[in-house]
Amino acid sequence: MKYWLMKTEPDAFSIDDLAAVGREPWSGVRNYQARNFMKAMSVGDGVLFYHSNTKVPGIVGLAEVVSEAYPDPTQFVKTSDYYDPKSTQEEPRWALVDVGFKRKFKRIVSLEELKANADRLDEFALLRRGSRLSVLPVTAGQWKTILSLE
DNA sequence: GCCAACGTTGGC
DNA sequence: GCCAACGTTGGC
Repeated sequence: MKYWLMKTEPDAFSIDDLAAVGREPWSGVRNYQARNFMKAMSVGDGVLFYHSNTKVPGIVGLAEVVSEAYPDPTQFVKTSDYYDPKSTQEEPRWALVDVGFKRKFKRIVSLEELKANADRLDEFALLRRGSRLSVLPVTAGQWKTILSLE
């Protein structure tokens, strides 16, 4: 079992939205590194659910990977914000996985708090300077440490 | 293949 | 709303 962190802007799609729908295709990722991480995911992998671009950014709950990677259908939709004219059905460029709700944290584990515990989270990709990746790997040790902060 | 221009991300 | 950091685009 592997672990990941996935970012979302709560104004667009929050942990409460995920709780409401139960499961969601993680469409719209248009970064090759993030896409490659999703392709490396397996059903059952753990996901730290992160709220970005909000008053208190941080990890707000747990989700899980509930599908293998498959082509992101929005890349073919001309009217979609995520349409990619260079992508074809035969050779899709973008992939996604379905993400399932696990649980919402009783309280947010804020970015500030994560930074304060950086020494226990060595080389955490989220804390790397200028990190903008929306999907990134988490080690078993980092996962454990973060759960202990909840 | 270089790199300037531009667009996006995301904390603050 | 600002802006640093970074990715992508496209002219050459």
